[in-house]
This record gives sequence, C-alpha cells and structure tokens, in this order.
Amino acid sequence: MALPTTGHAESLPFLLSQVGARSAQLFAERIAPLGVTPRAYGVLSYLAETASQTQQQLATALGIHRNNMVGLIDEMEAAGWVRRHRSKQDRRAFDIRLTMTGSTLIARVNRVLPALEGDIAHGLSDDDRLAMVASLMHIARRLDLKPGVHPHLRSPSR
Amino acid sequence: MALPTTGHAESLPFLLSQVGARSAQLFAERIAPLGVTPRAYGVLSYLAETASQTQQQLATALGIHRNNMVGLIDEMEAAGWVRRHRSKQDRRAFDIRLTMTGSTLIARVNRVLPALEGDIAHGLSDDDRLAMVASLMHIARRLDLKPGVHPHLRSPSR
DNA sequence: TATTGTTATACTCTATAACTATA
DNA sequence: TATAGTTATAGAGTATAACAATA
Repeated sequence: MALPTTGHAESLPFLLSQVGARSAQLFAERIAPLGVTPRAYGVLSYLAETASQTQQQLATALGIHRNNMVGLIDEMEAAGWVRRHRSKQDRRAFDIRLTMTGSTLIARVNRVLPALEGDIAHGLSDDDRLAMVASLMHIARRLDLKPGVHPHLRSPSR
Repeated sequence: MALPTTGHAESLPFLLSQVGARSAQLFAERIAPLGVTPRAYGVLSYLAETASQTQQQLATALGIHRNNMVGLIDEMEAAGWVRRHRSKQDRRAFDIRLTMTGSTLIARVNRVLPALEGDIAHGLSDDDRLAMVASLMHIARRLDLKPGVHPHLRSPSR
C-alpha cells in the first residue's frame, strides 16, 4: 500500500494533537514527584491568578463538574494546599483560599517548566522556539482558549 | 494576588498541551458525522500505510492493548471498514485487511483535514504556518513519536 | 423556587487474569 | 511452554440524580 503521504501525519491538526498529548504526558510525569496532578495544578494556578473563588466558580471556570470538585478540593485540603472558608456573603458557599504551602508548591512546579521546555525544544533555534510560542498563543486565542486554562482538566492526568 | 505572569500560561509545554487538546477535540467533532472515532481512524490509517497486520501487530504498533483491540476490530468489521482473514502462516492469528469501504472512509476523513487546518491556522501567515509544522515535526521526532501514530489512542476520543 | 455543596447510583472505560486454539 | 485471540471480572473515573442548607 504505502501511499505517497497524502494523509494526516504532516497535517497541522494532527501534529498539534500528537505533540500536545506527549507534552501533557511529560508534564504530568515531571510534577508527579511533587505529589501533584495536572488537574490539581490547574486549580492551584487558577487560584493564584484570581482572588479566592468558591467551588462553584472554580468548577465553572475550569470546566470541572462541581460534583467532582468536591473530592478534588478534599484532596487538596488534605495536602494542605488550600483551605475552605465559609463565605461571609453566602453561607452556602466556601471560599477556597491558597495556603502558603500551596503557593510554594506552585512555585516549585513552575520551576520545572523551563527544563521541560528545554528538553522539548532541544535542537530548535531561539527564533524558531519564540516563533512557535507566538503562533501557539495566536491559535489559542483563535480557538477561544482561556490563557492558562487547560481544556481537559475534567479528566485526570493520563 | 494576580502575579505578573511568571507561570505556565505562556510556556511551550503548556501551550502545546492546551492547543493540542483542543485540536484533538475539534478533529473528533469533525469526523464524528462520518461515523468514525479518532481511535478507529488511527487503526485505519495505519493499515493504509502498512501491509495487512494481525491484531497483535496493530496493538503493539498503536499502543492499544490486544484485549481492547478485539472490540475495536469487531466494530470496524461491523461497519464494513476491515475484514478478518485467518493467517496462512499462523492459524492462531487474523490478518486485518482494509476493505474498499475502509479506504474510501480514510479518503473522506483526510479531506476534512485541510478545512480544519485552515480554521486552526486562520490569521497566521503561510510562512508562520509552515515554520510551525516544521518545528512540530522536529519536536515529534525528538520526543520519539512515530509519524502518524497518536500516543493517546489507548483511550477513546473525548 | 433556585443555588451551593454533598452524596449515592449507574454507566463507561480500562487493566488483570484466565481460557481456547494453535505454535 | 509460549503466543493470538477472546472473554470475564474488577477497578477507576464520569455523569446523573437526588439531598440538606441557605438564598
């Protein structure tokens, strides 16, 4: 058979999906020793960039169902990264607030990113790497992706 | 809080993962009307580029467990895309062969890719788009990804 | 009456182990 | 004894629906 490559292997959508999946995999592996999953990191980093949020607000913003947010916050609270505070304005809701431990963890996770970026982009010129980041940010905007919010947080790492 | 963006949102690993996940999502949506999942397409396109393969060979090459390959081939055979033929050399194994219907389906899927690529890369110059494809192929090689083989075929679309 | 957090239930998908028929 | 395909079972994860407390 062996057709002259009219297929998907060199198409932009496939390459993005293929390389992106492996990149997510590597990220999960690199942060696993810190005891954190990509999903938990998604919540932590979102909390760091916004004010304290209720579970419902986090669920809506990150695309995780509020039912699943319960157990996730349970784990993160048990790990000491966040704490639940009864909201003063709405006594049904919890304000989820980062702890000092949680902030420290975010910083530690962010410190592994340059190494991972170096490994992934190894052999690429600085110009090519910067051009790629710029193009990716352009595409992310075009695809209505919120900066820093991963569309697959609803399901665990993999 | 609102830190001055020392985080992951503009890092290459995160952007690749974020944009890649959405790209995979869009691909799945575009081919769903054709009745095919990304996983089934992965098997079909691999069959088109190699000779006929046994289920075990497909499982090894695509990273799908042979137990799960059974049901997948069942569905694809029911859809008329492939057929099982007892191997002459090894009567335990099945040679999985593409049918005409299967080949036609591959061609139809491949025809939606240019439109998807256009939508994703809209607003990007031809030079930027081509540079991105070249960089992605470089990274794919570097990350030991086999051309045309998606690392997440083991789990269904999403 | 609607909403926040929570729990319970069913459903889907995956991973492990076993079985059969061939090798 | 090992391997290809198959089946069964259990486990993990998700979605749906319901509940109590509060709005």
